[in-house]
Amino acid sequence: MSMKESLTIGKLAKASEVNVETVRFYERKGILKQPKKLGAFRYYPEEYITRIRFIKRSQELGFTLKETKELLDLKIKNQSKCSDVLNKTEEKIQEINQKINDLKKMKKSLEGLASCCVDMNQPLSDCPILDCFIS
Amino acid sequence: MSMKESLTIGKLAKASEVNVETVRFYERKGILKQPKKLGAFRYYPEEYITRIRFIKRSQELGFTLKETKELLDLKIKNQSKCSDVLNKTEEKIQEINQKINDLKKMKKSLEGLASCCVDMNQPLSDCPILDCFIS
DNA sequence: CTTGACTCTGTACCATAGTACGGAGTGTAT
DNA sequence: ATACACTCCGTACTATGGTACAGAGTCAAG
Repeated sequence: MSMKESLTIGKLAKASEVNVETVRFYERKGILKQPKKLGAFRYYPEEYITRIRFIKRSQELGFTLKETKELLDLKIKNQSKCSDVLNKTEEKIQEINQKINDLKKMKKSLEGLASCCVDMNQPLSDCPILDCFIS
Repeated sequence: MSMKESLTIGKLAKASEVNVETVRFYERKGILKQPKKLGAFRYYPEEYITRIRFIKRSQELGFTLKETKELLDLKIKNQSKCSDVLNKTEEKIQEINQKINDLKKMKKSLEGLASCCVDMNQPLSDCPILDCFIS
């Protein structure tokens, strides 16, 4: 029962550069909807390749699968506005700014720690660096 | 059998501001070593409060529990050198720099996405933002 | 000496993002 | 028509950092 423009799960997975199990996992999570089945097997239209790429791209951009699902759900509800997606995007930019700031603070603290160390060959028992960790 | 300077697990947890289960979890993971038991109960010297604070502080600084364990293990082996800890600290600083760079890239991409959106009230079907996601 | 609070062990569970696998069924190429 | 690759479903397992709970045991105060 092969069809033009229809992919078995294995072909889809390969084309999308993910694991077969990952496709089924996304389906279970409601991130990809189950396609029509011919008999027992799933047959996917080619646009599913794009959808999986969307998911992967979204993850690279720092969205969780749950957030990605929200974006895809927005896309499906056609009463959604462009601004809904824009809002989520801007929320995510704020989150990223926050993460960058936290990391910069961590870095400063670690640099402070490093400067606690005055003599590299001191035995650790006399090295202040671990004590600096705590205070 | 109460002892001076000895804490039951509940007292230790409270003083360290963690959950009792968390103390036992750390013990199972080998991050805290099991203290002497008097009978069936664990009795902790007060320095365990400092150790748990060390673990928490280390997590705040972006170290995983596994890495924290490595730091504590260094501290225990007294042939370790101050420079061993310094090396780990500097490795971690490099990791943080990498993370910051990745986040900055993400942010740039997201800002690019946001600029795809020209008309806020366009229905999503005509909005280019989600398509921008993919390409 | 009893009661109530605490602790013991072991196991199961939470989220996140998948991966792995057993055993059965299916599809297709030769 | 049979072999081999693929797919099915359900479940268990990975890592990370814990949390929750059952049922038994223990400790200390009144």
